[in-house]
Amino acid sequence: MNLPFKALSDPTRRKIIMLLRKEDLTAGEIAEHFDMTKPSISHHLNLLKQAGLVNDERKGQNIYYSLNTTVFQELIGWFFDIINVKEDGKNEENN
Amino acid sequence: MNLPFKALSDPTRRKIIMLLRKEDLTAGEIAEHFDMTKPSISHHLNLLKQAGLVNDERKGQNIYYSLNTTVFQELIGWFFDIINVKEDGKNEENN
DNA sequence: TAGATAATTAGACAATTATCTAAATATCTA
DNA sequence: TAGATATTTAGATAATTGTCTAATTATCTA
Repeated sequence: MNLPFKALSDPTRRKIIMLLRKEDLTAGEIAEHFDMTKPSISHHLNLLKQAGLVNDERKGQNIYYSLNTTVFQELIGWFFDIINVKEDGKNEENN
Repeated sequence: MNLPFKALSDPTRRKIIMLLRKEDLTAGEIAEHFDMTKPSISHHLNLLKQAGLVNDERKGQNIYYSLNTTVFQELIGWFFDIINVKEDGKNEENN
């Protein structure tokens, strides 16, 4: 759970996640929303991917990014564990 | 929401949160669980406090730390926003 | 009030991170 | 195959962060 938390600690990366809520986007489309170079955005996308928060898929010249909700659900489980609200069939795991 | 995410990005601070899940603890009791100096733990506790994740209360010579679940619930809301919008399936025509 | 205990604050330093420019890779199309 | 477009990779640098030691603050008690 370290990489997801690290990935979420940056405002740019959280904004990228918000952009991907509604629709999958290419790296270029994502970069258009920021006052930052494309290599910087690419770096953030890579960290999000390593954390398992997004998937990428090449389609011709474009690489489409999409949310991978699996890790988000694990994170929600972590938070529920903190506030002692029990989820159905979820095991406890730290860290 | 920036400070809470920043605070949660460090493993030591997440472990502190886990310790406080079961009972309130003094700064010294928390420090005993780590191979790290007390000033370092104090620093982490300060960041957790600034993020609103913990409260502190002095009782004599001790300062007791406890979880403040309010911000945790806000964080859960943030995650649900992501999952819900995503799974309302606006863009199932992927690829 | 002096000494002991609990905890924080201050300041320094090394490691990590975010950002940039330049170069490289992958793909499409004429 | 050449040139254009989309994106990543490499390398450098400045800012941020985590940790330490030393000093300070707050409290208790004899």
